[in-house]
Amino acid sequence: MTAVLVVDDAPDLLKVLKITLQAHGYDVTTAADGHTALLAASQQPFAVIILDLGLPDMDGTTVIRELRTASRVPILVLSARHSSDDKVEALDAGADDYITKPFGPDELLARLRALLRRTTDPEQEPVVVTQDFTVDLAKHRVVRDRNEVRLTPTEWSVLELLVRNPEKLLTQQQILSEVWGPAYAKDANYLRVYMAQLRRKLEPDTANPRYLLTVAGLGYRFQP
Amino acid sequence: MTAVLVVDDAPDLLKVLKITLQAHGYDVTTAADGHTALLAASQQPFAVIILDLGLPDMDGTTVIRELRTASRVPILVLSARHSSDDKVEALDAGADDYITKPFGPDELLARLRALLRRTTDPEQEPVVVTQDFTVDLAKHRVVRDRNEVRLTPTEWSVLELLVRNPEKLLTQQQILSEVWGPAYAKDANYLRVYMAQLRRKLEPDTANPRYLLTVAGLGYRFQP
DNA sequence: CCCAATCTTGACGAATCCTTAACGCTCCCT
DNA sequence: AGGGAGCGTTAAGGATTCGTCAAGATTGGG
Repeated sequence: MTAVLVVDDAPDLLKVLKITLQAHGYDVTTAADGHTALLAASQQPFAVIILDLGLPDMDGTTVIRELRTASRVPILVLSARHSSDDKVEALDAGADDYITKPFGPDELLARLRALLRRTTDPEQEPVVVTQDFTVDLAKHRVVRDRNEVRLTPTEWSVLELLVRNPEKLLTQQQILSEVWGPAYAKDANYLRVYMAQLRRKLEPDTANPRYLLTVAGLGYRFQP
Repeated sequence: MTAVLVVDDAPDLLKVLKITLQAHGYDVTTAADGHTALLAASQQPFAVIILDLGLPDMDGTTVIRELRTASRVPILVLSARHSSDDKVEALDAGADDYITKPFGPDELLARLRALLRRTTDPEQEPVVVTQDFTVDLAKHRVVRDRNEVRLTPTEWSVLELLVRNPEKLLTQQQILSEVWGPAYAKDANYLRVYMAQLRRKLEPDTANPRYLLTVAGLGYRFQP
């Protein structure tokens, strides 16, 4: 769950923000002043910090600078002040976005999404691990016994398709049309050749496949 | 110099934006409609795109989506429409920031800086060291055997891209469109020439590359 | 205007990959 | 038992892609 720190000295607004964000699946921590906020931020990493500039104990810009000395966490500023100077000051201090009150919850949520989209690692590509080898989709890499396994482009395409659909049966037609194009959906000989290559490179016992399984008469299946 | 694409159908505003941005050191390209903008974006990589939503030929959201299909370039939206729905739509389509008219140049510039700060690489580990050479991203320098290696601008661009994505496979298309612009994504001959240059300057054994590896049929990879 | 550095382009062997065909195996049906 | 169908394996060509070189085009500075 995405951890968010909300900093605001107005109890009512803080409560509204907390409920709204929680309703949209965020894990919300709150703080009512600058020192509490800095303490919380130092103890736990947040995906984003929503910061109201009108705090009782510290200047908002100072809070931003303090946060920035320790981390690059995205900061979304809320403020009642519309002047250009205030915005420039906050943004140049290290804020990522600046919303002026009053604002609708939809806009806040949309800006939050935009900010998280930009800052969250695009490392969503999963790494599939088995007892004998590892497939890293993002890096296009297969490692076995600490050594990299060299795969040809077509071998990779077939493996990728299987690995992206673990435990799921893929018919020969599906694999062929996905890898070679819809026109090749008949000639299953390609596929047998490449399954053999992959097994030779990945399976500990080629004769008794453990991961790249044949489903007789239908197709193949990857078993993690 | 930072390349910026400004898209606006109002000639006056376009002119003002261009002059303002150029005065602050940006390299400005302009477009007056959606199709021109998409064409420009496909031929040259920009650090950021400033997009007015009120275009004559295309819906603004459509332009954003089209841009997003091809790249993750930061998009800053200008709009006369203040409604929450418009903002949400643009932001969720893939925009990174949304400014409503009228806006001051200071705010635009500050938001631009904030966006670029977030977007440009953090340079957390600007020095990449291998057993044979050192690449200092911040200083634009490569050192080998205590001597500086002279790289041409294009050689540097290619090396930088590879080094910033260690271990990750970069396809020829990715490298070509990053370094030469999206329009050159087909002619892989450039790349082969430059990989050869880099290997000659960096690899201890040019015939058996240890750092700049070829992944046949797909692309290249930097192995630290 | 010329020079030097850089980029582009084409060509060529070399390396790699894809396709194809052949053959052995198992399973199942006749 | 025989034979056919589907799958696994292997190896050899032919096609594609890669590395390399060098010459022409382009750019930028003096």
